[in-house]
Amino acid sequence: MPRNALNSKLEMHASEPLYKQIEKQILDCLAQGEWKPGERLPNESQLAKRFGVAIFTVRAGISELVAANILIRRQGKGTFVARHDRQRQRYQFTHIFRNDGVKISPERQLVSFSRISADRSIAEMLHLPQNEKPSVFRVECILKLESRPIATMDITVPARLFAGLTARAIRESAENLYAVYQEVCGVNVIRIEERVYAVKAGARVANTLGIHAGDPALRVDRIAYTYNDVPVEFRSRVHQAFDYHYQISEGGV
Amino acid sequence: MPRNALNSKLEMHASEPLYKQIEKQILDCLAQGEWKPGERLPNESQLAKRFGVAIFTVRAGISELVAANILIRRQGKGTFVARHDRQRQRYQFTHIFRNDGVKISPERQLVSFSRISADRSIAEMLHLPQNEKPSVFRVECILKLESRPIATMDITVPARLFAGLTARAIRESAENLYAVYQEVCGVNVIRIEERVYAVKAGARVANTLGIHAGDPALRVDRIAYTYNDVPVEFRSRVHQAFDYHYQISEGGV
DNA sequence: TATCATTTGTACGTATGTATG
DNA sequence: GCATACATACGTACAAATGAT
Repeated sequence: MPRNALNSKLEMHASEPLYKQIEKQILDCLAQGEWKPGERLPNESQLAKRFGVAIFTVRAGISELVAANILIRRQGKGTFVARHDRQRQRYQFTHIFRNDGVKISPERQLVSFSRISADRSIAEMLHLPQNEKPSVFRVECILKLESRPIATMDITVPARLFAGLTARAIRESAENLYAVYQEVCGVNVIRIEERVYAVKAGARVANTLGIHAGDPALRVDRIAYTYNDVPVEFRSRVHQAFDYHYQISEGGV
Repeated sequence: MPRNALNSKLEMHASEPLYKQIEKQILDCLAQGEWKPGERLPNESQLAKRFGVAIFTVRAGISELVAANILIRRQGKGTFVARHDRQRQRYQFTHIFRNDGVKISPERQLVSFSRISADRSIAEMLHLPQNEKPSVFRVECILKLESRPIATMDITVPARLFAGLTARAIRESAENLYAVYQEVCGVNVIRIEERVYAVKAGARVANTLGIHAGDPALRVDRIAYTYNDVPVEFRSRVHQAFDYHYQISEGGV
């Protein structure tokens, strides 16, 4: 019996190895919402049967998605779609630390929520059609730690993908915004690109952060992507730079 | 025949899985210099025989080290100890980009090289004994792009570990400094931690970089580690922040 | 408390594909 | 063409965690 009797998409001697094809198929299922965040996937032998391959091959494909924090395996329980809530801190993309080395989890205070037309640079970053003035949600926040403002955060998301996003939904959740995107809009952020600039604080930001205009500040611009490298969010944060810094670790076992 | 007849260190029913033990053993061999950067390891079946386990188990251990960029596998050739030279860009830890999005590879101009006593904060960062005024090498450089200075870089390394490091060795190599550390001193950097600060450029740095004192600048402090999380280098760079930024990507397939 | 079915984790053996020299 | 070495793939067995019985 041909191994892939049940699934015509698989190519046995394709340029790509089977397990990579399985990985892509699972990604497709995720992108199409067949398995939603927090849900359990069919077990490995079921998936193997469904895709017409050996368990080994399914495991290899899943392993890559686990390494990418898209799936989570739990022995004795199953394989799950990763969630963005604060408990499982896998999706805490933030790299801002207090200067004493402690990672911070600031609170979010919503300042404004509006629906506007994207300007050209935003439309370009979010891959929106540039001719028809695409509609976006604009979210302005202040990040606070112990009720002291430490950063401003301006967010832009395409309205088409974020149907159902409201000021109320943002205000009422204490979670990571990406958890809100998952819950409310079904949007899964799986990758970010971040650029960090040293800037002079402008008058408005300086006033908000309780520093002087012209003081150095860290501007952190981020584009967040969902499956298939589709950009879904642009956010720009400006951090008070006297007590906080940006920190990463790279390499190692 | 007991599987681990040839190696008494392995524990069959230890808390740690076999492949993790193999990984540690390989790391030990690397730390002790049995296999040097660029060299080929024994092939998988030889390693399996040596450690008294199946090939599968050796592969699992090696895979973790490959993921950490410590080993490199090349089909048909073998498994090699990763090198830090510029060709294989795996060990380009730098995250500085030009504002148009192009990653930069600046040239290094040596300004001074000296042997001094570490002050307390350096001794602490590099885990040096604090009572006996440990000796360190101090390296001051300017990073240039198309012969225009874009950053200053001050480096401190413990003299004990970096025997053989000279101004000449640094000046004569066009490679990454970490390649020099490997070649000249046998020190392998496998992990870094980096902190990014927004600061005002001081007079001296501003003068070097061709900007004004007080202009915003990116200070990037890094501690580099070798095997077993031993810190081996502290470096502090100050980057001109008008044309350059710090950039990372995280997550994704 | 103890047992049992389910599910992933680890480990082994084997076969074949593919890149390299 | 050939030997070597890693890459992929399959089948199997048992361990360990989990949750329900």
